[in-house]
Amino acid sequence: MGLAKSELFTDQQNQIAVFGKVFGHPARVAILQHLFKIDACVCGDLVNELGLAQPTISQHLKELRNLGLIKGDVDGTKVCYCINPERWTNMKRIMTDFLNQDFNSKMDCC
Amino acid sequence: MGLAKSELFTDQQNQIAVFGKVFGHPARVAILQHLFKIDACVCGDLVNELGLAQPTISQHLKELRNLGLIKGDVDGTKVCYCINPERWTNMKRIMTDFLNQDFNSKMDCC
DNA sequence: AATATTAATCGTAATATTGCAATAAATTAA
DNA sequence: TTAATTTATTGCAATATTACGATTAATATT
Repeated sequence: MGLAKSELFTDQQNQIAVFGKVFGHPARVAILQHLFKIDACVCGDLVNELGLAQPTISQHLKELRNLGLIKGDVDGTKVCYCINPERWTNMKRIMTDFLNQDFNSKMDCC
Repeated sequence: MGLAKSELFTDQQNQIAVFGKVFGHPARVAILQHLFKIDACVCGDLVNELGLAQPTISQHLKELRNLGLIKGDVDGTKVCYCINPERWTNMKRIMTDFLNQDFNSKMDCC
């Protein structure tokens, strides 16, 4: 029905899914990579970086901000965005734990 | 329009988004964790593990298989699923490169 | 105050995703 | 062959996501 039955799963599983979802659009990946690349706050020029309209970028930024992965501070008529290091580290630990699960040779049984 | 404009982004960004998307549902996360946990192929009993209907699980398995993260081999009337180690390692490198981007103190400028 | 600049929000259309009942397909067992 | 078992597919309804034009809100500039 278009709605994930999140009550069936653990908090950890739901958390991983929420992070997965936010990385599940290339525009949000590009925004995050850009923030890392300039290694500072970007004030304003995010719309020119990507080929999407201003309301679309604004919406993607909102999702990243809702998850806490970026911070946005008002600076006059502009808003300065940057990575939230604490939250990024926190997210990275959760995702890395999931990605680093180990398998052994028995996996090849079929 | 519900359709991501993937032509605007790099192959790497689109690849990350595709992996993000597949991890963006807790059922798929749970399936993968179960396959790691039992550390072998699971033949049949995936539907009983999760609280979702058989066609729903089948659909999630198909998406994981389409991305190559799991393998499914027919064994009589059952199908045995397991992690595809090569593809998992490949995916892990791509995602880890993305997650391990580094930030410095300037990030806190705002 | 009037205008310009910038970002957020609203409204809407197009498409995607999720979930499952019903059914089909494939193999096994009797 | 017939029935049972298991998984995949189809079709559909409900909801979510993506994108953007139009508008609003907020500050800055003149």
